[in-house]
Amino acid sequence: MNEEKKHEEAFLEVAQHLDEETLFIVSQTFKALSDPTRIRILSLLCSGEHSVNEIAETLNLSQSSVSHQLRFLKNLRLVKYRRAGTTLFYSEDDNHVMNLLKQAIEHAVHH
Amino acid sequence: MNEEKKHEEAFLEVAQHLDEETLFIVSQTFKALSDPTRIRILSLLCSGEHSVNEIAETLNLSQSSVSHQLRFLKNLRLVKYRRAGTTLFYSEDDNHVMNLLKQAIEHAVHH
DNA sequence: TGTAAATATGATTATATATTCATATATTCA
DNA sequence: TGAATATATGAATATATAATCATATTTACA
Repeated sequence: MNEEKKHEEAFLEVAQHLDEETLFIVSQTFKALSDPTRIRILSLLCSGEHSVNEIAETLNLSQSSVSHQLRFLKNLRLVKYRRAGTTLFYSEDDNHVMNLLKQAIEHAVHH
Repeated sequence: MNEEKKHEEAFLEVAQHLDEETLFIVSQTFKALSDPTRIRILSLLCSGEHSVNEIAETLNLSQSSVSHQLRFLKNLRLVKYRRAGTTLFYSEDDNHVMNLLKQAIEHAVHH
């Protein structure tokens, strides 16, 4: 049996016995990416850090809405921030999840 | 400028001007993967085709619930089926999305 | 044709979620 | 300390969603 086959079987073993915790993590991760507003925010953060107001203005969203969504993304550790005076600059904090998003966008655009 | 840099810039260009349709497709795709029941169903289908009743029994779900979720997945063309008498055998129909799911599961399991 | 088996469907309900509005908090600086 | 700016928060509301229940539909076959 070659390496790829072994890897495939190992995955199936895992996939068919998904424990509660894994199921929760995976579903939460995808839930974070299932809302158009959050997708737009994360996509914007692909280009580097941005303040809350910058995000709101750039994407034409209310300050409150952006702040709520950033809290959501922060809780899942998908974004982080640094403070500069009264301004908070948010940026990506999870390469793996950002890769999932990038893949989905590229796939959607090219089809 | 090397090829990777070009690719990165091209992505940023796209990500910052996500049109309504792309945004809709991407969010719908992730929404499909954001529910524990659907994740379990899709994971089971990784191991090959299964009838509605097989899925319901294996995952300890009601027939109706499974049928409803399969319709959801079918509408997004993530699954397909073949008929054999009164039995419908469902199977995966979107390698790209299944890959996103596999990546997320593997990442969650190994962390 | 009539019955059984497998699946689909529609209505209902309970829960989750995104946004808005008003207001609170935190930081800077005069 | 007090005003100004940036951001966070909580309550309320409207909408979306998953599961359930009862029933309809489809197919096979005696």
